Amino acid sequence: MKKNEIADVLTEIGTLLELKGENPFKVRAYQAGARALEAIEETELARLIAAGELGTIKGFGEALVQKVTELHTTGRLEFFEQLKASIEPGLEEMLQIPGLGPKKIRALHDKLGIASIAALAEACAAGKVAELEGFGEKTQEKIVAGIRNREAYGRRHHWWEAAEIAEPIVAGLRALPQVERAEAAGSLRRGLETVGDLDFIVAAEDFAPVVNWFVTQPGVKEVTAQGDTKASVRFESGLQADLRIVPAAQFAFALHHFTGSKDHNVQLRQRALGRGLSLSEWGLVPAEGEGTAKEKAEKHPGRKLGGEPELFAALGLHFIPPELREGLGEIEAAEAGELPRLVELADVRGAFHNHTTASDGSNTLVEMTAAAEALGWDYLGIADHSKASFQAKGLSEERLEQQIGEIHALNASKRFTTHVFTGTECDILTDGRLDYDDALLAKLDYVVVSVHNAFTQDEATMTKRIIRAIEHPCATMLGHLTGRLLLRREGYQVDVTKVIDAAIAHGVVIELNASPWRLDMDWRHWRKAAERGLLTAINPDAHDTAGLAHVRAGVNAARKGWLTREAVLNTRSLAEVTAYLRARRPR
DNA sequence: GCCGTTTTCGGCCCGACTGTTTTCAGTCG
Repeated sequence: MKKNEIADVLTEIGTLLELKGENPFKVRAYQAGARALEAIEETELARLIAAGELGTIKGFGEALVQKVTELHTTGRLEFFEQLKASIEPGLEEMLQIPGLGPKKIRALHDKLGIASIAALAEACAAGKVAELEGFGEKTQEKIVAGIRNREAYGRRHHWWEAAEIAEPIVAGLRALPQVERAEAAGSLRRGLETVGDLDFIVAAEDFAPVVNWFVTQPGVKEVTAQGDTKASVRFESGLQADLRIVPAAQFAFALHHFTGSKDHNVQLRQRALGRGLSLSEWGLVPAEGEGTAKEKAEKHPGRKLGGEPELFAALGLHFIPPELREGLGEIEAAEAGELPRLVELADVRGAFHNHTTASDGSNTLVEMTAAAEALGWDYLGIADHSKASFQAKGLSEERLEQQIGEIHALNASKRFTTHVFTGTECDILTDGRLDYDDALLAKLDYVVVSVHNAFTQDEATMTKRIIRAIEHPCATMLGHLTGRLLLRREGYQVDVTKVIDAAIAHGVVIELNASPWRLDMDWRHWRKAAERGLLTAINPDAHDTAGLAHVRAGVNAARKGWLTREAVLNTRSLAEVTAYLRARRPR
C-alpha cells in the first residue's frame, strides 16, 4: 500500500478510536503517526521498513511500526478491519457536524439508536434530541443547522481566497483606536495551501468595541459565539473566523499559540517543560508552583515580550518563521542554528510559465509585459500552450514562430525595462514525446514540459512518460508535476521520487506552480528534493495580468518547503538566468 | 499509543464558550 493510503488508514483509526471513547492520547498517537508519514518520501518509507528502522522515526513505537509495516507489505490490516466493522459507518460522518463530538454521538447512538445523519435529522424533527439528558432545544437547533450546512461548513478554502477575506479585516482591526496590534494567525499565517478557518489575534485595552466591530463586518452571515474576549462568525462562503483579544503583554504568546501548528506547539511546550517552564497562550512561566498558567502569567509582568522572536529566544531557539511550524524538524534545526534563510517574495526577479491571448490567456503579450514591469520584474517568460492543447488554443508551429518574432521585436524596441524570454508550455504527449519538433524547440529560450491529457494512465506509464520528457535535451523545466487542482481534483498517479531523481540527473527544473489552485509540486517534497540538488522556478502560470501576483502563493509554498533563494531559479538576475538558459540549450 | 539525562510507568496543554446545568461536561482550538 502507498504511503498516503497508509496515512489515511492511521487517521481513520484515530477517528474510530475517538468514537469508541478511547484514550485521547492514543487517538493523538495515530493522528501524529499519519502526519509524520506524510513527511517521509515513498522510497524512504520502503527503505525504513525493509531495514526495520521505522521505529527510529519519532512517533512510531512498536504498535505503529507493526501496523504500518503490515499495511505497506500486505495492503491490509486486520486490526483496522475489525475496528471498522465494530462501529456503524454513519457515526463517522456525524463528526462533521459542529458541536457534535464523540461523547454526544455515543449518547445519541446508545440512547436513541441513531447511527446516521439521516436518522439524526429525523430525531431532531421529532424533538427527541432536545429531550435527551445533556442536550436541549439549542443543541438540537444547532444540529439541524449543522446538518443543513454541513457541506459549506466542513469545506476547506484556498489560501488565496481566505487571504482576500482576512487582509481587509486585519487592516480594519488595526485601524480601530482600541487596537494596539492585530494579526491573522492559523494556517493562513503558516501559508498552508488550504485554510479551514481564520484566526485573528488582537492586542487591545478595551475589548468590547473590538468584538462589536468584528461581529458586524460585511459578509458575516452568522455569529456563532460572542464572549468578552473572543467571538466567532461565519461568512457567506461557510468560512469561519475566530477573534481573540488579549492584553498587549500576552500578544506574542497568543499569536504563537494560534498560529500553530498543533504539532509544533506540542513540541515547543515539551521543550519548555524540559527547561522547567510552562508555555501557553498566556505566557512562559515556571512549570512548578500553585495556580493555573493564566494566573501565573498574570503574576509575571516582567515576561512581557515585544514579539515572537523573544519567545523563541527564551527557549534557546532561533526565530522559526510561521511557514516552518509544522512539527517537521524545525525546532531541532532552530536549536542547532540550521534554519534556512527562506526565499522571500522580494527575491523574485521574474517568472516563467505565463500565458497570453495567443493561447488561453486573457491579456496580450504587451499587457503581460507591462504588468511584469509594474511589479518591478527584470524578466518575464511567455509559455503559451502547444498545439496538442487544442482546448486551450495551443499554438501551431507557425503561430509559435510568429510569437518568437513578436517577442524579439518587443525586446528590441526597449519599450519595457522587463526582458521577455521566449518559451512554450509544450505538451508531453501520451507516450512521453514532445508536441513540437526539436528544431523549433531549439529556437526558444526555454521549454516547460507539461501533461495535459490522459490523466488516467497508471502510475508506471505516467512516470515513464514524464521521465521521457525530462530526458529530452530541449526540456528546461517540468510544469505542474501532478496536475492536481486543490480541493477539486486529485493529481494523476505518478512516482514523484523517480521524477525528482530524473530531473536532478538531467539538470531539469521542476516548477513550483504558484497558481493558488495548484501549488504543484507539493511543498512537502521540496525540502528533501532541494537538499539533493533539485532547482525550482516559482511559476505563476498566469493567464492574465492579475495572475502574476500568484507568485506570492508560490513563495508561501516554497517557504513551507524550506527553500532558500539559491534553490529558486527566478530569484537570479537577468544576466544569470540568461546564462543559465543558454547553457541548458542543446548544442 | 508514545516517550524518557529526574521516569520503562505515568504523564501526555489547557482555557473559553456554550448549553446544560445548580457546579459542570462537552467541544473546540
